[in-house]
Amino acid sequence: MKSTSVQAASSTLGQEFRAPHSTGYRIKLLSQLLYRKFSDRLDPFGLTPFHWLVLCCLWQEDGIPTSYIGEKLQQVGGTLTGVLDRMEERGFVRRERDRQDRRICRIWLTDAGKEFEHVLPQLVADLHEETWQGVSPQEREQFSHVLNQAIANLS
Amino acid sequence: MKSTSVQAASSTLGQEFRAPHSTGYRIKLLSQLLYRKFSDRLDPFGLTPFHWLVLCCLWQEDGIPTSYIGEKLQQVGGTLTGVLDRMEERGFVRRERDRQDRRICRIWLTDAGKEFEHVLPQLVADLHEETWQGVSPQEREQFSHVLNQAIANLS
DNA sequence: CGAGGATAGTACGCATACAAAATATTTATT
DNA sequence: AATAAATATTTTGTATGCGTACTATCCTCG
Repeated sequence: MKSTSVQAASSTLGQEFRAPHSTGYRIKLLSQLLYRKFSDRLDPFGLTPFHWLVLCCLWQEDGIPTSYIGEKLQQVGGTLTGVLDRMEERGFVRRERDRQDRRICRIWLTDAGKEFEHVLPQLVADLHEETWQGVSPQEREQFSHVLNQAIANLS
Repeated sequence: MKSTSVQAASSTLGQEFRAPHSTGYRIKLLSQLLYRKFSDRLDPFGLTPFHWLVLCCLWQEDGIPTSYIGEKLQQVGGTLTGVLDRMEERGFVRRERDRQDRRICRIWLTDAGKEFEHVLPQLVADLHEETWQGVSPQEREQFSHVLNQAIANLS
């Protein structure tokens, strides 16, 4: 009896954890869908979703080191190098070595980078509302809370 | 008065939508954290998180066309080509052109690919529990529901 | 002050991701 | 049946994303 039930369980173990119904897969999918939509809307500006994240950091505080951006966004250093390369090429930011500690690269917004703050927030707010339409404020709050718990569990 | 309040609003517009506090960013972050943890655990098997998704499709139904996998997982064709290339190189799947319609490439599990079904589900279940610890069944259900709503909104 | 360790950033290799173009094959149309 | 339209996959180019190794610089301790 025990053995039968174990065998039956083994053949179907974790069906609810398998793609495309698993929570993990659906989080990845939502992340991808957001990326696609956001990319489309940023494309006319020569920006990517990652650029938006970097700009958010710099609007809050300009001239911060690369490592501080990586810390804030929980992104690996190697990834940031490439992203900042392209942002610099396109004239959105400027790199400057710190005088005191020449290991540090400080990132500064250019005028073009500052200008985006007048345009992008509305665009992001629109996408946000599109994403969460039909979800009540209480549900959004609850969702946000669980999201934080999961992030804390894995960090 | 009106103009003052509009100006004040404009300078802080969408603060709650900005990284690293925005819901969108935190979804991307959770997706990344899951990817990192899952990668670590799959590495000893020579697998990636994407390989797990493909295997789930094939365990459910073997010998399906590439396009069908892409449809199930909502993944772009170009991405699948590379993923299947590497899975084939490592001997987890086999490609075979359909006899009736030679445009179609059917993907078949090898014995090695089938064997993983005895190992991976437990590993995934463990990661799942680690991720959602401290979240009640009701909260998980609610979260899952909102997740589906957002995916539907963007699909 | 000089060797060793720590830190910030970059370089490299591999694996997604996606859009657009190219290729091969089948189906529909005339 | 010849041509056009549609479909399945691959190819190409750009952009993440991560781990490891490397370089430059700073700090520490003897």
